[in-house]
Amino acid sequence: MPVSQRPGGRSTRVRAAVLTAARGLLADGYAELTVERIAQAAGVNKTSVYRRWTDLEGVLGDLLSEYASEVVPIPDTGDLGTDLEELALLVRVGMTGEPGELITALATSAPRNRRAAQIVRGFFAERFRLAEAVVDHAIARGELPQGTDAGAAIEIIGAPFFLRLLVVNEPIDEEFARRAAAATTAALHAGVFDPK
Amino acid sequence: MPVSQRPGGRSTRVRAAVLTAARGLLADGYAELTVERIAQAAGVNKTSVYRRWTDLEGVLGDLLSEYASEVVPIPDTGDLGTDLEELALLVRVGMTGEPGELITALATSAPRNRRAAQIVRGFFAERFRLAEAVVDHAIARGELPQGTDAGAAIEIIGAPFFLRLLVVNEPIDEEFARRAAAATTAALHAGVFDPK
DNA sequence: CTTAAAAAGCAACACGAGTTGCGATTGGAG
DNA sequence: CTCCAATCGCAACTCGTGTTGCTTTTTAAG
Repeated sequence: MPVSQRPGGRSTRVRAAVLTAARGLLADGYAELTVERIAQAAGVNKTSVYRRWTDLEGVLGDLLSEYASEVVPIPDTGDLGTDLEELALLVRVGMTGEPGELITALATSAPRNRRAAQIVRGFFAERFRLAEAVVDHAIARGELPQGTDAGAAIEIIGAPFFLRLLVVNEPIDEEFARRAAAATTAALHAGVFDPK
Repeated sequence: MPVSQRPGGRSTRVRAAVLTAARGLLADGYAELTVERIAQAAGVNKTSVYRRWTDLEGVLGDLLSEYASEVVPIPDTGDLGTDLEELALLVRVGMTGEPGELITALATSAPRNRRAAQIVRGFFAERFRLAEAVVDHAIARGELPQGTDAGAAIEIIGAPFFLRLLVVNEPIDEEFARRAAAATTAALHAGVFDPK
């Protein structure tokens, strides 16, 4: 993936135009989202899009990787419950609005598109891995036993968001996020994720 | 939806042939699943499928409603933890293999297809509602306080399955199901779903 | 057994996604 | 400034999904 050397070059311009156009179209429902429409909105020929990105999913993947490069702050307040609550609230923000649409678009085309599946899995594998730090910190503080399954815990706290986003179409509000966090905290303290 | 009066009539035969063909194709990856293929496998003209079901999603909806009509036993052992664990194990079976493929297919076309969205939501709204009985029984036994949010609790126990099915592509084994149940039980006993 | 309505088959068509070949533009090296 | 390679635009084409008009078959009532 050769990133263009000159920021003002045509290639760079085309690339930026396509991505911002895609971003814009994604805002008003992605059922409308198609390669041809994006190209048109970007003032670019569809062949250029197909040649550079292969797929609609390729374009979406590039959009997602912009989010991936954003540094997400991992809460570290010194208390597991507080950390998980803040984490859940951050996840909420990251899955509402535009990024939510993007995730939905990619996740729903994942089963039909190998690359889309890789992109989504890779993205969340990384995010989940980072989030495990919250649990690891609690272990380091002695709040949780050594060998606690951080990955499993993070899976439990994250899952409800996907359910609401992809299946049930109900709003993901702060109360919902707090409840997911509280449930996970309770489970961790009850020893559900202790080493066996 | 006029259900044919004669079980051996042609309409009934066509309907059955299409549904079993769809079921068969669904087994070996639903990326291959298309109306034309189903019609061919059923020995039926594709127009018949389009006229009767409108959509591929319509066919899948009919398949799903067969599952919906199956009576699922709601565990009632007298202990919340045990009930939730058995519930989770039942959910596991219901989301692995063929029904899992079916749910995936419908859920991933939901954002692009209004009917698919309704079908999926309706199906799970009903399932979730039934599952709430487990929590309600615990309330009746005095194991949980009056006003405990059964719906929210069921959402938490169910969510991890969707995450694995639709996003992460890891196996949904019994240990996973038991952990989801244990986490929810712990959260319920810790008062996470108590009335505020 | 006759008959009219309903549903299925068949073939042709419309439509949009994605592909390909070729000429035109652009960007950077010499 | 010149030139080569990369990339883009353009237009034509393929291919599969879904639609439509019409004919044939089936079904159930009289």
